[in-house]
Amino acid sequence: MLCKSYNTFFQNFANRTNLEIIFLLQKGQMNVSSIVEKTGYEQSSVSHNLKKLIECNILTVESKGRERFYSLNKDTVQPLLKLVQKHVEKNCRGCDKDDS
Amino acid sequence: MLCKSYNTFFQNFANRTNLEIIFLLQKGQMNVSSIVEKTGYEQSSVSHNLKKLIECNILTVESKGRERFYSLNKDTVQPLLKLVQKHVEKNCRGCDKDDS
DNA sequence: ATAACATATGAATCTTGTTTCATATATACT
DNA sequence: AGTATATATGAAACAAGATTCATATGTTAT
Repeated sequence: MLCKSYNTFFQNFANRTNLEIIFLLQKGQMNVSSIVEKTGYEQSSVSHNLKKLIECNILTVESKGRERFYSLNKDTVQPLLKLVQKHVEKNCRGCDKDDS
Repeated sequence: MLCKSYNTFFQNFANRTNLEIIFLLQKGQMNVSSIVEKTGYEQSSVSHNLKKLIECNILTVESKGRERFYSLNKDTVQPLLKLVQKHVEKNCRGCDKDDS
């Protein structure tokens, strides 16, 4: 049933840090420093999270010199987010009042 | 950005118990006792998890006498799982060897 | 009214995931 | 070679979510 793969996959989206990174990368590829700067999270934390996202093929990396540029696997992520957005807009209005 | 709603939504899929329940309900609606029996989880645990799935509109309930029948919100869940399945098959072969 | 069955729920416990801290590696620059 | 910059990583500390236990609620049957 590959239940664990599903689990691992979804876990990467069930995490605020990762979600912010993913939303950020929708605008285009970005290196670690920029992600750190834009999100305000610790560099170390960002790297740890990026690693998991890579392991799951939700992101891809490309090295340029000493920098590493991360981008979305748009095949998967884009349609997925669109689906969830539709669901959230329809079903979760006011569910989470204390949102950012 | 509704980040928290996304988070909450995905969290319901990032959980083995919930995933099993969801996969089970793909076959059709089912009452709590049957879910408990088929999955082997505690009744209490199942109920707690069902509650969260309901709050997120991933499932719907219908009461018949003292039983409660749960079914999938197929609008959302079916296409979502299809997408993830495609991703998992393509990208996660062998990722999770110790799977069920 | 009482007993039996189906499900739900609060609080405590247990588990798992995430962040932090310290440090390592890798590339570029002087 | 030595220093600075960019990113990664292991282990400990911390936080958040899941399960369990005990019990409550709600429905049907006798």
